[in-house]
Amino acid sequence: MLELTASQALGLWHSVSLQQVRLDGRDLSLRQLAILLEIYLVPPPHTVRGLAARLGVTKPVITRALDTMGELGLVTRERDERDRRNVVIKRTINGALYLEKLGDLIIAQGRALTP
Amino acid sequence: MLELTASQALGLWHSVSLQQVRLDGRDLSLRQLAILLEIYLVPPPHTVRGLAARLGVTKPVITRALDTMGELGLVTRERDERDRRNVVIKRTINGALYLEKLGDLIIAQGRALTP
DNA sequence: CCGCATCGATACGATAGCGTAACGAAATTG
DNA sequence: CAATTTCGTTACGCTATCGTATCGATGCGG
Repeated sequence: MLELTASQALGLWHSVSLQQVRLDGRDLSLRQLAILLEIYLVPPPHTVRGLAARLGVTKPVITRALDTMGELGLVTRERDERDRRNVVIKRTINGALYLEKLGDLIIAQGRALTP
Repeated sequence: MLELTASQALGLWHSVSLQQVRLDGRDLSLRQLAILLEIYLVPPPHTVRGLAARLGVTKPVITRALDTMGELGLVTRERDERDRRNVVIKRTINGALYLEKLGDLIIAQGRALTP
């Protein structure tokens, strides 16, 4: 439970977006970031189909995002041995670190807010 | 000044990103959103050059983003009559409404946080 | 004036993402 | 087992954005 004023809310988004653009060359899209956060903040297992439904997008969108973020080392894929049609998305150290930095950035910018 | 825990920070970003992807078809990139917030939250005047420096990106990035967001009615451009080399970026009703909705979304998701 | 700097826009080739449709592999069903 | 469903991926054509380089227009300084 977190009470925010309109000024605080947009101010926070502003400063964090700004720093994210300036500091992080990876330039993840909003969709990619949403997928990444979903994978790391919601209990597994995560599948392509499940993520697609959750975000309200088509499956190729998820596949592509996983391709890209996989190359960046932010996630991994493994076949589900119990049902080999499925692919289970796994977290990585790199991904956890990436989100930890994002969290630190949000906290820092929240602290620096002058409402 | 806003005190956030790591869980709150990422949880907030998660839920807002998720809703933004689900509800807003416009799908602004992080760069575009950062530009938009800069225009609306920082006192004018705003120029292409200034925004480029502020975000740490090249000028064509700003021009393209303004093209796109202009078509969406989120910003407008006007030549600066005092120095006709400059272009001054103006806010629009539509843009203000868009950010107001975003603010509402952030506030609502902050309120719904279960830390 | 006339060079020179500055501004935003444009051209260019390359890359990434999109939605729709179809595919192969694997599981389920009757 | 054959037929069907389910799952993730790939193919396709299209659009948007990227970075670099350059452009035309405008202002400025000697």
